[in-house]
Amino acid sequence: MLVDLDYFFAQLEELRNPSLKKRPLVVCVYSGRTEDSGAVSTANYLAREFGVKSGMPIFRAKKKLENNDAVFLPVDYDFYEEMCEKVMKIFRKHAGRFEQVGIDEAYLDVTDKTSGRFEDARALASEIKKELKVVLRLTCSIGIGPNKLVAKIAADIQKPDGVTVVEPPQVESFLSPLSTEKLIGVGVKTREKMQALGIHTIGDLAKFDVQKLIATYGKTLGTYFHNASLGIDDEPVEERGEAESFSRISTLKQNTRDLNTIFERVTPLCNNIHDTIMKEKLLFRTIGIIAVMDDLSTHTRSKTLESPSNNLELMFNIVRELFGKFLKETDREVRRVGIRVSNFTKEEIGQKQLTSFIERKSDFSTV
DNA sequence: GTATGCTTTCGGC
DNA sequence: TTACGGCCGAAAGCATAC
Repeated sequence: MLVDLDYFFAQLEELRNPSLKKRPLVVCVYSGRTEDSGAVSTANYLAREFGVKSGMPIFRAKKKLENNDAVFLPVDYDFYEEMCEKVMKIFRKHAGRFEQVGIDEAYLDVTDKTSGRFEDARALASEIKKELKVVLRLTCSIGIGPNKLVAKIAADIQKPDGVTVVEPPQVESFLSPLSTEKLIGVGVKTREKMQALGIHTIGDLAKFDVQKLIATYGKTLGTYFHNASLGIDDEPVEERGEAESFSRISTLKQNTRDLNTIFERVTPLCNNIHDTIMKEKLLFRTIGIIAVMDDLSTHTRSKTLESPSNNLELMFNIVRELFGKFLKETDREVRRVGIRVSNFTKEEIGQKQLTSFIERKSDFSTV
């Protein structure tokens, strides 16, 4: 079962200010560059009727909603995260196994709880929706299927406040008319490439020769597409562990190629990410930069250290070095800058000895 | 040839 | 000048180790 909160951020804004329910509502990430620069995060269904979508530039959403009494609000992640925790607590207790995906979705393995009966799963879905409604005054949409892949696609069918059940005998007829884009891993680029091969629907994909698929997309992706088109998926519902990376990105007041200007902007990002890794007691081994250019193309560069570190000065030095090198490789101006750290180890007792052992070893090998 | 590590890009939310 | 966010995980593509 996949449970998906409806238009989550906008619904939460409606929750704390119910008068917004009657008006088109757009929750935005303002970049701070100009009055209205930034992108739409989520919009309520009234706003969507006017063609407002996630990811759209704010000015475009404003144009579409002109003279319609619309409300534009900035995102308030602290509030959303707080509510997310409450929501997930409710979902989790109804699941045998539980897997949160992002801030507004979760997979619930309810096979054991329902003895594998889909009608019991449907009843459980109603219960979950009811509890969410009564306790938190929120709605969600639920997809039920024999595996995560089918459940995820099913959840998308009836929105908002819907339940869609796809039982094994219906899987093929359910999937085959749908666009390949419904499959995770098929975005605009892959869809276009598939269309060139005459593949438009998931049914087309299912009929397509596996070997040709593998020749085009490689073994991993090719077999994945083939299986997915048939509704075959045996990915377990698994509790997500700790984050594997942290990144921070920010938009410059104006485009630039000046290293000092960039570094100034990136310094607070380093500080912020450093706070996070200290709080989590982590050591990073890989550190990278992100540059979004004036043409909105994204470039990244990274460096992996010999031994794990949590040193802020070291972060600054590497970030500066990477941006310096990167600027020499491009003629474009930079619009947004960011950093990313990954490859973590837990800072713990015993770690010190291991680190110094590695240092000794590398000292030895360089002699 | 297979496993593993590193860098970069892609795509979802 | 004035027309686009801020995250995250997964996978491709390449290099190297064994």
